[in-house]
Amino acid sequence: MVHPSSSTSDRRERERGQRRALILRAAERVFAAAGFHGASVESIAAEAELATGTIYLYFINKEALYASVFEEKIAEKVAYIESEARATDDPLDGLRRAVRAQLDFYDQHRAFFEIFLRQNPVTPPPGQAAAALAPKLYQRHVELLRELIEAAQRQDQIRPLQSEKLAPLLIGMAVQITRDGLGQDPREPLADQAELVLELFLHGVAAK
Amino acid sequence: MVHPSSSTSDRRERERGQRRALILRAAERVFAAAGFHGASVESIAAEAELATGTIYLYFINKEALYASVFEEKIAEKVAYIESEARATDDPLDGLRRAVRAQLDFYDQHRAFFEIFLRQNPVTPPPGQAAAALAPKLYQRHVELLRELIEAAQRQDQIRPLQSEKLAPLLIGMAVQITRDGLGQDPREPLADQAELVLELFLHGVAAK
Amino acid sequence: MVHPSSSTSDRRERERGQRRALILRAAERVFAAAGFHGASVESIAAEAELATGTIYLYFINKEALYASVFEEKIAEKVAYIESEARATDDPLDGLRRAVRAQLDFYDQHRAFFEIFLRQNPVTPPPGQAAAALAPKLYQRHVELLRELIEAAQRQDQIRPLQSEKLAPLLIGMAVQITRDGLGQDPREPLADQAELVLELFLHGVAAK
Amino acid sequence: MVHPSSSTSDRRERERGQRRALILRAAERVFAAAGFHGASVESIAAEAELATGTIYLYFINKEALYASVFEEKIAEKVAYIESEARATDDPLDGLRRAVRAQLDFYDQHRAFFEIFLRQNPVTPPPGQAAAALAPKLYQRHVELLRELIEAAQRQDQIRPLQSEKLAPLLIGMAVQITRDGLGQDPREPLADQAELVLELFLHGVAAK
DNA sequence: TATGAATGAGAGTTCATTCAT
DNA sequence: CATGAATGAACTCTCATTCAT
Repeated sequence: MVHPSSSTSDRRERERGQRRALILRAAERVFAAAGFHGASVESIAAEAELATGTIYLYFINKEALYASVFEEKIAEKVAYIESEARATDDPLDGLRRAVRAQLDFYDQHRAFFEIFLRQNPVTPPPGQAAAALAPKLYQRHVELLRELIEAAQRQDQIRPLQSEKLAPLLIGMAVQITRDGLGQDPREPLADQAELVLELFLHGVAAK
Repeated sequence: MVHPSSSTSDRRERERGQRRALILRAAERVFAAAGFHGASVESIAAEAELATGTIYLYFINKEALYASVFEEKIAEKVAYIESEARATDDPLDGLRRAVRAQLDFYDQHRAFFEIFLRQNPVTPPPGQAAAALAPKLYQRHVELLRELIEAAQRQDQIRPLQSEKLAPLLIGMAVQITRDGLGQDPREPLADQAELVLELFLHGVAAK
Repeated sequence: MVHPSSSTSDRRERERGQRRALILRAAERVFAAAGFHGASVESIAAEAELATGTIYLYFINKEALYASVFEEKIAEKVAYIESEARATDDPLDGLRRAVRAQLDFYDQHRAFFEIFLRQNPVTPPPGQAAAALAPKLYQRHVELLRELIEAAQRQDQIRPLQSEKLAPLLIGMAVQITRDGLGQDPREPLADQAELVLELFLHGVAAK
Repeated sequence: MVHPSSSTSDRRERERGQRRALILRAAERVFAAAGFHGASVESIAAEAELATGTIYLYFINKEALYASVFEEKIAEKVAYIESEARATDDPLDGLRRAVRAQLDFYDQHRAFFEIFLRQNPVTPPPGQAAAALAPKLYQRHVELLRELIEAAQRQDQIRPLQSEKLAPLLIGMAVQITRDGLGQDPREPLADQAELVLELFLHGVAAK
């Protein structure tokens, strides 16, 4: 106990973080069910079993809360993809795992992506605070794939095409698979289609 | 001129159609700038230089107007892609033209797709009237590509993979290109990337 | 044909009156079904198979139309009561017939009185044009009964109480019977209760 | 003081009740002056010196507020009549007091009855929530008079006529007195006419 | 005279945000 | 810090009335 006073503020800070997380989880559920405008701050507070005003102690306004929900989820997604892709040394296998992880994450967070794919990144004042972090995370996703592609290129496994153009195409295919699977119920695991995506990406569909 | 009496109602109908189109164009601009909830009916009316109430003579409510903006634009897009793709007998060339037309249409209607790519197909009461036609048009787009793919398969130009899986992947790549190009200003024509998309689609990126 | 030109305007005037009556009848139906505010001018025009604007060629505004519907109906009611009451020389019989006629008229125009008893004489700007004629007609009703009461008083059939106080009481009893019978379906003829009303009015309910 | 913790919620509840009553009184004034449709929620809020939205914290919508104004007033009326009538053991005196109380209550709440007698029980969506309690309260009024009449009948003070028919007639006479006195200004107390009503009710107007 | 499309003021209601407790 | 009642701006939609045809 060198700094007894700081241990108190540590606890304070920890509790604050927990409450913030509590609100984020509640908000995610409510936004997923009702969309940005359909979700009232009051209903989010109720879902979190807090008073309406309390939300504003943790987020300056509704839009910031929405943005935070988004960012945390997308950060989680990118982190998941990254960890999966880094689990191998083979760049092509890394790409395969990255695509599979992307589809898998969609599968695991289906309710959330029902909003994500409808409102990207946020409906209201476009180009506002909400859009701040999300593009950066997308960039990280792109960068990860680029690295893998370039590693494969260095090993002559992939042709010397512009990696910054290829990465989005790979992402776009996975996103479209998700979008198609969106309203469908019951559904097969999207991740199953990762192999097809990679096959196409690597070898194309043309007959030899 | 056989039925001069009908010429009056003909004119009426034509004028009604023109007015409707006028409102749709105004609504497109305002929705593109502000999104569904950010656009007030009053602002749309002002943009169309009409009174607020007039909007309701042509569309039962704001959501129906929004849906109409969407549907007309997407119908136009699919029709454009279809006409471009049908302009050749070679299925592979058809696919190339389809992708190029998709990107080109995005280029030509950039303001609109600022909404489209954010809200797909519609933000508000989810699963309402708005979502009615759009999925059908997407299906038509998919069907068109499937036909071309299957024609190429019959000519042994494309391997016997499931065409209903391949078509969305092709669309998804083009969409992602568009999404990436969204906020960027100034921009190069998206259509320029059609060749890369098709190269990837047909031959993949793997070194031989 | 001394004034051929006037015969033309006669026809004009007659046609104008017919159309006015057509509108009044349509308005009565619609007002009875929906009340003053629930009835739109457009719906009245539709009921009359006319264009909306045409209504305004015959009535300066909706309220005036409503007032006319009212006045005509109440004038008809008073005229009917008067004619029934005058059909006898015996003042007590006249009173009995007046009460019966009042109830009978309610019976015959049930739909109309569903509004009348709810909105008396008109909801909106109270004490406006609408209220103009109706009180005068009520006064005529009161006067009629007063005359009969006073005639009976002159014949020593009714005690020398203030006739201007008695007449409303008689009317009030009949109105209350109507109000009670309002929502009831099916219903016995209200007129059947005229005898009870008069028995009470003349002899009271006290045991002798 | 036994449960200090409950005293907080007690106060809350009390304050809520006071606020509700404040709104009801304001609404009564505004509705009385302008009728249901003429009164805007905004004007009622202004009269209560509250914000518009506050009204909706206490009443789900305008119609519910209107219905509450009605019901509370009529409940008060019937309670008043009942308490007055029960203050004596003599059934005939009870009837006299009931009639007097009815007229007296009209006198005391004149502004309110300007609406009541125009719109009975409620103008708007007819047969909605608004009409729920009022008829029941009217029934209680009728029942009270019936009891008194039947008590008098058992004492041979009133002839064996159907009490359920007589009670409305008594009420109807008092209502008509009120209606006549409605627009008149200045006015004598309506209650003064209670004696005449009862004299007529008991003994009729016929000369012996 | 008749039409009915257009007008635009106005109303009820919601809800993000604030702040006294 | 937490509360939740209060706020009031803003929105969608209606409809009485007008007027060019």
